[in-house]
Amino acid sequence: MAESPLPSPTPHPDPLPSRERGYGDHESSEDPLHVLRHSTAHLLAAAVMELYPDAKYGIGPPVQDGFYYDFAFSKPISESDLGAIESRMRRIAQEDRPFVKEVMSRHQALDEFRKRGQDYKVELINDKVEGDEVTVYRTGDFLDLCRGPHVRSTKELKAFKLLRVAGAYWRGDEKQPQLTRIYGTSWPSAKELEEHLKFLEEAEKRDHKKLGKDLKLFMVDERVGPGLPLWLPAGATIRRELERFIVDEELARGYVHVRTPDVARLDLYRQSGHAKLYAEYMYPPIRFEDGEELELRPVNCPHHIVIYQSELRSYRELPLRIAEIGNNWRYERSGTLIGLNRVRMFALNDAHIFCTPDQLMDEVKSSIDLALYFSRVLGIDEFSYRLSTRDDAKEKWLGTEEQWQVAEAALSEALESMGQKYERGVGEAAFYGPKIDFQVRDAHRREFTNSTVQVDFQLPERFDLEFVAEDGSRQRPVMVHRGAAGSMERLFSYLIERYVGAFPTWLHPVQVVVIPITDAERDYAKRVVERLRKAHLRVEIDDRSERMQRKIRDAQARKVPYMAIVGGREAESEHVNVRDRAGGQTDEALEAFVERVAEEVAERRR
RNA sequence: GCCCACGUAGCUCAGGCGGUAGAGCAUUUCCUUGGUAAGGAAAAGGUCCCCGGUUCGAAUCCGGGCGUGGGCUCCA
Repeated sequence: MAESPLPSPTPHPDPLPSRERGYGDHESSEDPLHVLRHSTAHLLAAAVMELYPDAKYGIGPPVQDGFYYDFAFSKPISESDLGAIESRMRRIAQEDRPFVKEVMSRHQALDEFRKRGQDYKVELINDKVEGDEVTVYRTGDFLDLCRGPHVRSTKELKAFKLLRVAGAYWRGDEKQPQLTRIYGTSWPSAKELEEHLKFLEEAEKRDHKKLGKDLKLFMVDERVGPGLPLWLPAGATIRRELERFIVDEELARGYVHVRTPDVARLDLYRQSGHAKLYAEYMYPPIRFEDGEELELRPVNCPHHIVIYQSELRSYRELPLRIAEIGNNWRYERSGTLIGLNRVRMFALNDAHIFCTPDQLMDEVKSSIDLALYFSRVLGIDEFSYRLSTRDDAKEKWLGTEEQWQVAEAALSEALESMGQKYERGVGEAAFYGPKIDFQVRDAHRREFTNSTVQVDFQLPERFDLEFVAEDGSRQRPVMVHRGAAGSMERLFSYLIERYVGAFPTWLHPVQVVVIPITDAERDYAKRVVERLRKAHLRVEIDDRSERMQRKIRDAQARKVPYMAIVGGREAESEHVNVRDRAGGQTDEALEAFVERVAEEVAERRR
């Protein structure tokens, strides 16, 4: 298979630590924007402490586009309280209070924070601060454990806004008390603040949930259930095109495609390890009176393994690439569901490559190459790589240290040899092995994994996989799990936002709307429709008794790529007057138009 | 699952400090046949998310659910 030239992904603008960190973990950044936002967080805490003297404060770092601060309030607060807090912040900002750095002894600092009843700060000093010196910052009466740096004075904080409140567990731990997090945004100037608020508004309009409803792409209904979207005809059309494209490309690259059931006996997942290590996401098994236990599959791998084992495999057959767009059922916690990005059943563009250890590197590389090819054709031009590795929690992972190292080396080497840059995600691995994740962002700049490539030595062992080697001996294959285009749901969600509903012609649910100007052109319009259909294009006729302007407006709202407008002149000359969704207008012979659109579709131009 | 907000017609949203609701768009019918982003008229459309409580009376107040959105934890 051809290794196409690899484009480097465009890095995300201003990448920030993806995970919130406690004092001591988070970098004390010199970045002026971070300093500004961090200082605004202190300002927020100062205002909160004036208004709610018995509140306890946790941590307050800068984050993407802004900052937050966590508090424990004696009485819960809500978004309606933010106005008052913000006014108090402005007042303090006006007062021109300096940010004063002080270094205290450990003992002195503990004493200070104890005196103020700030238990969380005391805990942080005890757990996180090493040595005997503790750096604190004072802003008027407000005292915070902090490395800084900060702006000189509160007066430099001019363009900020509190956005929302949310619950957040202390130190990111579900077992710890939940604090009230206040999010805000802060910028050097009012103009930038304005622009950012504008961006948030725009993001709202691009949101796939909104467009999905407006363009009738998909829906959710509580009678069906949360996290279980229904693909409407328009959305299903796009999905069908995507699936055809994906499957055809995989077949061309030496994959075989299979179809396997959405359920299997629970024992299969006992053997794979999912029943134990993945239990929290699995639906309760369906139990029958005769003792049968069927499980909705959370992953496809065991089914594909069964197919692998349906014959004695020779080294000559390897690599064997078994692919399927298979449904995966995962009972995600209700609070985590997000539109199409996080659902309870999704269809994964999945494949399992069974190969010899020698073939591993090539298979990893070609998996990456395939993901890049899909990205290029589909227009996924903003993503970053994450090499997801295990952490030290022994009970979470299968296999030996050494196997993990080999697998990880294969992945990082593959990336490096392809000249790709990546970040590390410690603790983000699958339980059976490390993976390369392709991270994309949604309209609100939230990061999601779409494509993924994983190396696995565990499942081959658990299922005792083998192949017959050249010398006749039985050997163990390695597995590569890969989702090249990711899940259909996430992919779709990404594409909706990427194109703001104006999908490339090959994907668009309706490629051409034929608009007769008066009833006199109806017959000709119908012939135009037939001609376009014959070229396998998706066509509609708009012969409502409405004015042409109205029909154009409606087609435009649906972001239909082409409007073929036919009046007397066109009917006379076998022409169509074509208006595209960008507003361009041309007059052309019907045949020329058919040919040109068919070609655009065939080439999957965007 | 936890925190905050929200849930009124198919959609977007008004209204309502307790006396059973309204607009625009969409839908249906009629009129209109108009050359590049909304022609006109009429009609129809609502257990005001659900269940309980308070009350002479609840869409409105209270309690409990469910769902959606944004966070947290977690992840394709």
